[in-house]
Amino acid sequence: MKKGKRTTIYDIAAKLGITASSVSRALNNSNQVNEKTKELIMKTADELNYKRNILASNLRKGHSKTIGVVVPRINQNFFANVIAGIEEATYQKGYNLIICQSGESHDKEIQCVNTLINQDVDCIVISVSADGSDYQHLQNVIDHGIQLIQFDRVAEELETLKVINDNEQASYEAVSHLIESGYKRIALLEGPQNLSIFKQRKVGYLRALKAYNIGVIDELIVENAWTKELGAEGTRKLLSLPQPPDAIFASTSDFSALGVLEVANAMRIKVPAELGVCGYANESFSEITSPSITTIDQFSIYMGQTVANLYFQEKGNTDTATKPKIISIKPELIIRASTAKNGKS
Amino acid sequence: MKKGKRTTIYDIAAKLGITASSVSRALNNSNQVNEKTKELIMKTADELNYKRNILASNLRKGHSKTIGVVVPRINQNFFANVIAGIEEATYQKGYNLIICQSGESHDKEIQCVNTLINQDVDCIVISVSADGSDYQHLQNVIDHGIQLIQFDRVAEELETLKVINDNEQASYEAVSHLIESGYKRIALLEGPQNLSIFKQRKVGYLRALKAYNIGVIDELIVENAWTKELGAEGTRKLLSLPQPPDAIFASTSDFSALGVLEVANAMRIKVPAELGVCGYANESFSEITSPSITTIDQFSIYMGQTVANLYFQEKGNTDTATKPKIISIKPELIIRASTAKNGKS
DNA sequence: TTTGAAATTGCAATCGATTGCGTAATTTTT
DNA sequence: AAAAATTACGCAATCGATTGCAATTTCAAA
Repeated sequence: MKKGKRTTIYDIAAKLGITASSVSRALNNSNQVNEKTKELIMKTADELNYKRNILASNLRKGHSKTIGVVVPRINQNFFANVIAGIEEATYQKGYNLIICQSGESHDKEIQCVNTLINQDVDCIVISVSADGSDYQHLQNVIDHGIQLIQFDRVAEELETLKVINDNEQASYEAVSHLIESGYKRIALLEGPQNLSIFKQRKVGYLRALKAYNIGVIDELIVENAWTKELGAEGTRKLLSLPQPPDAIFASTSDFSALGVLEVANAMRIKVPAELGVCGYANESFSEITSPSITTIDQFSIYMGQTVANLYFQEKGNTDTATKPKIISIKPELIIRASTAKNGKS
Repeated sequence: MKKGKRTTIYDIAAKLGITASSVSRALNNSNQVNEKTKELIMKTADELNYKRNILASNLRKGHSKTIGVVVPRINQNFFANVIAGIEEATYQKGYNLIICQSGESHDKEIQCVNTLINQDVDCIVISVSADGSDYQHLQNVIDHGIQLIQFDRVAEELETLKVINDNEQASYEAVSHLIESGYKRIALLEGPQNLSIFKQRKVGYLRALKAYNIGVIDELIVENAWTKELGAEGTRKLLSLPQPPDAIFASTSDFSALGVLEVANAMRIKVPAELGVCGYANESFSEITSPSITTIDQFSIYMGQTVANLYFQEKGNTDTATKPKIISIKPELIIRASTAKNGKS
């Protein structure tokens, strides 16, 4: 077999003087075929370098053993980790992954989802992009009878399986930690509020302030500061205030926290003595900055595995109640140097 | 359409009292069908929320419009970037990506490749794992008439399309830079020599020493130091030598260089004054360590795009000569603080 | 009005594997 | 050894879309 057509079950059947049915059954290890014949078939299949045509198989079977994944960016630590986790768990079960990136564009996200529907994937796993709050395309997935699992950035109003982080609680703990470390005027760098994860983090921030009887100061809350650059910009404004904050919670990401660090450094403001900094996501770099950044670990790989397992688990379920299951993973506060106001950590 | 079957071209045909042939043609925008009918078909297709079944289509057409990618780890910056680049370029052309990770295991790599062959992918893009030097599985890909493109970590003996970095030259320039910066005893942390990329980097190192008339000192060359931990371990040994090096080229990765930095720090050896450090790969963290790390940028996203474009370009080619094309991308030395011996950068 | 070419549409086979149903072959049971 | 029960295998339809070829319709030129 060089350039020629690939071998099919018919080729094997012809060579052995039997039917394709038997070959198919043998290849699927059906017990409806004689052991001897089965062995013979296996052997010739091997000789002919036969490889099953999955397209045909899936078409007939009505499923694709393929899971589609849509994320804003593949090359972002958190998402890459989640995908790695999903891949690991699904590969063992013989499933394949089709990966798409929306690039934070709602339009491309819609395109991706439609492509995946076309591909006849058995399940679509998605973390929605930041712009857009119309989720017709996701409803469409459900209407097509395709399992939909949202993770991290989810459209809350949609009743689907979800795997999320307890953002509010994590945020609450982070801010509590800042307060208990002795910081008094704590600023918040927040992300786009149409994403629930950012909304929840803000709620956690507010809840912590309340719990410690600290008033909310509007000018310490900076909107839309979710990249390193925007974080830096927000920090410059904050630190130029008549009464600047003595801590900044970059609730959007460690990148944003990195921006904070750079600005503080440029302004010769000492972290953590004069300014406490807390990030989010435990990016690999956060432990090697100086000072290292206190942050929140989201167990991203585990999250991916959880998504995969959730799918397999629900797959077995006979449509009993179709209760939208939500799995919440508790993130962990990682305390490092950037919040050690009094030298203690 | 709720739980029911998905709509097919037959449903559309039935509703319109025509044949599936016409529907198919209309959907493929063939000029063999009347404009009016075409419009009508399009409209009803839309109304019925029709989505083409790609499996059936591909089965018939004999290709899958799918590209398989095998990398050691998805969640490693370099690979995530390459994949992002491939995705970007292929998505536009309506191709899908199936991603697998070998986890640096030769066995799993073989499995992955076979799965992809089964999946009937049109092309397999691979960066081989570190262990194993048997490439029968790759030959198998070729024998199945599937386009094979290797990138970065390639099996040189296999005549396939390749997209690589000019590792030797980059390495040569890095070491030259160290020498010109005033460092005299330059150590090398090298990676598994069965991977050509690491071999080439070593050659570049040796060539630079020779060019500047510096003798090779065997004890300054540390084998298999390609993780942060192994890099640190190697560094400890190097720095405990009677005559320790005054610079270390961590040719394997920035992670390894990070290990160097940490050990130097722990031993209170000043970088870059007493020890120059150069990494490889321009990981995002390399610019925010202190000091920031001189490293080599591999243009990973661009590399991915190049792989994709190479595929599309070759696809058109009628089997003229089947010359194995090799595209070499020139990496760029990024000079930062960790090699500024005399304060100059 | 007739004729011929061009434009549309239908028919039926095909891509490769799977599977329900029926029949033939084999084994087991009396 | 005959009847009953398995077991093994073949037949043919099916999954949904595509496409070469044939048939029909349309339209303009003669």
